[in-house]
Parts: sequence; C-alpha cells; structure tokens
Amino acid sequence: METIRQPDLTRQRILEASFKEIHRHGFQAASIANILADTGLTKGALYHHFPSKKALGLAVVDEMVGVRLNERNIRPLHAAAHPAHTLIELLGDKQHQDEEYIRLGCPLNNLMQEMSPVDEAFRIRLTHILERWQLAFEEALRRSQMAGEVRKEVNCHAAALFIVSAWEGCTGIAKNMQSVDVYRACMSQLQSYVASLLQN
Amino acid sequence: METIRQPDLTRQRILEASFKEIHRHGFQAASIANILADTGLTKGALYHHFPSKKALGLAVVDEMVGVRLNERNIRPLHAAAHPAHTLIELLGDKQHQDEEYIRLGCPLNNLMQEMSPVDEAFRIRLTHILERWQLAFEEALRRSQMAGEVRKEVNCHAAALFIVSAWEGCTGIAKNMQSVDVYRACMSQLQSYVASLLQN
DNA sequence: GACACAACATACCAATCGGTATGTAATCGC
DNA sequence: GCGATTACATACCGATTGGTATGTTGTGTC
Repeated sequence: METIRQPDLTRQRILEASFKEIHRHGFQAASIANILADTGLTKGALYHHFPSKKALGLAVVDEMVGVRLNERNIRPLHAAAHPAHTLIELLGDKQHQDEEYIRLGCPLNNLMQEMSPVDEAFRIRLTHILERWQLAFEEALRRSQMAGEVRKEVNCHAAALFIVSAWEGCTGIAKNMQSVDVYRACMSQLQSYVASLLQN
Repeated sequence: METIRQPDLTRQRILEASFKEIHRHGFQAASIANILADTGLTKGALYHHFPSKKALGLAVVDEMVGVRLNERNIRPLHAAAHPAHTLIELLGDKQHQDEEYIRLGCPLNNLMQEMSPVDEAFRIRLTHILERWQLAFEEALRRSQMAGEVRKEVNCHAAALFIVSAWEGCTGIAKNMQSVDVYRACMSQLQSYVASLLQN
C-alpha cells in the first residue's frame, strides 16, 4: 500500500477547500471537519501544514482572496490603454454576475464584515488587499485624467474609495436580495457615476 | 425573599442584550451564555420568552434592527418639506458617525452579509426591512421630483437602490478601515452623487 | 540500505454550544 | 384564601468545536 505524497499540492487542496467553506459559512462558522471531509484528508495533515484555524484563515485571505482579486479586478486595469473606460467595463463584467458568486457574495467583503471588529490580524490583511484595490482604481482614474479623459477637478483618491465601497455595497445588497437583476441595476448606476467623472 | 416580576421588561432586556451581542459577534457567533451574563438572567428566563436562538435572532431583527432603522433613517424623510435635501443631510448625519457604530458596522448590513446565504427566514425579514428603506428613499426622490427639485429623467427606483447599496458599502468599508474619516469621505462622495440628481 | 525527517493518519481531549427537564416562587382569577 | 398558571432558576444533556499526542509510512540523504 504505497500512497504518493505531494505536500505542496495537498496544501493547495486544503486552501481551496477552506476557501469554499469560508465563502459559504464565514470564517468563524467554517468547520475544520467539513474542510477535511471535502479534501478527504485528516487532522494530522491539516495541522501539519497550518498551526491553527486562524493561521489557515489568514493564509486563505492572502493566497486565495488576495490573489483572486488581483487577477480579476486589478490586473485588467494595468494594461489598459483607456483605464477609465476599462474600469467601467469591469463594473459590468459578466464574470461577477455568476449566480453562486452573487448568492454567496464577495469573499473579501464577507470576511471584512465578519472579521474586522473581531480580529485585528484579519482586519489588517484585509485592509491591505482593499487598499491595493482602491489604489488600482485611483491610478486608473489618474492615468485617464492625465490623458484628458477624466475631468481634471475630480478627486481620484476619493472617487476610487467610493467606487470600491459602492461596488461592495452593490454585491452585498444583491446577495441579500439573491437577484442578478438587482446586481445589474445597482452596478449600472455605479457605471453612470463613473461615467459622470469623464470629460463632456 | 420576594422578587418583583415584569415579564415585558425582562423580555425587552433580553432583546437589548441580544442586539448588543449580535452586533458585536454576529448571530451565529453570538453566545446565549454571554447574553444571560449581561442581563443577569438564566436559561429558564430566556427560553420562556423565546423558543430558540433563531426565534430570538428573528425577534431582534424585527423589534430592534427594523425599529431603529425606521426611527433613524426613514421617519425623518416622511415629514420633510424638501425630501431630497433632507436625504442629503441624512447622509451626513452625525448620528451615524459614532465611533463604536463605525467599528461594529450597520446592524442591518452585518446580518444581511452573514445570514442571507445561510438562513432563508433571516434573509426574507432582512429583505423586507431593506425594501422599506429603499422605498422611503424612492418616495423622497419622487416627491422632490414632482416638486421640480429632482431632474425628471432620473429613475427614482434605481437611484434609491443605489443609494442604499452605496450607503451600506461605505459603512462596510469604514468599518474595516476603522476610520471615521474614511466614512465621511465616502459618504461625501455619495452626497455629491445625490446632489447630481438635483435640478441645475 | 539505513537513518532522519517530513507527511500524513488515528484516537482522544477539554471546552463550549444550544437545548431541555425539572423545580420553585410570584401572580392572577375566583 | 386557594388552585392554576406564569415567570423564572438550577442542573443536566448530547453534539460539535478546535486542538493535541501518538503512531505509521513515504522519501530524500549519505
């Protein structure tokens, strides 16, 4: 009975199962037992790779939540020729209109709302992710501003903060109403807000 | 040893302690033991007034969260002579800038984010509260629209949805950043959005 | 090939959870 | 005043929680 061992891969499997479990139930209600049942592993494996449930949660924040947000919502802006327009397109992206994603909500927002008042370590890491996101929007607006596409009296920093906030607000409301239509209607209003920052 | 009994009052005390506990830790992580310790009562008392933790939570939603929102964010709009302007003032209300309120977040939003995907009974009641709120904004905008204060091409329904969403988004982000300044900056942007709906 | 260590599995633990069964005292109806 | 019922208090319960101690097996190293 020889069983192959791939520690890096099992670690990743634990992270993915934990991400799913946390996305469904939140961190505090996330059950180690469920994660183990999902992966088919046992406690020995999990506590070999992660010293505690909290450490596992923080790893999920950094290596899953943060990375996914980078790939989906930040990277597209970096290569954009007309960042502000790419931003508006991003707000209407079909990627975010997935049924289950709307039902379960934005993983970043979920964790922020749950953990921020409860655990400082979580809060700080989540804030860092949030700030990277906000900064990406700010730079996108500023680049478009220098290109004359965004009105020059616009406060890009404050606008970026508001866009991130409103985005999370829309996903949160749509999550409660369990409606893709609500999500679209809400994000459409946000799009027109961003459009109001443009020239003409 | 005669102890006076005021069942209505003890029920209210349980509700208030539960509201505090839930506001701090969320519903699922809220501890019955903590609530009892806070009130000085015992399990016998609590389970006499409420059949289960879930029923207690739903009562908190209806009798505490819903009522508070009515008094603070809806009633002020009913008597307003210029509803849209009252709405803008409401967004800058000092009442919502209380330190602890920002640290712990909006009770309605907290519960929506936590409970919507997990429990349908919670979701429905929270949605009702949310819809009443949205409707109050919609009617405020519409009244101002008929008075010629809000531009007539504005979609009041969609705008109200967005205002509620963005508001909750702002409180959520400020809660994570634990900053009254962030809250103010964010709500200020929302104010200017609403202002952009006005005539001229 | 033997030794060392990493990568797991198994079994167990105390603490906490929501909930219940039972007991007791205050209050209300007559 | 007396029985019935309401309003609690006390003690207990099974289930689940995150965590640990110990065992076993694969794997790289010399």
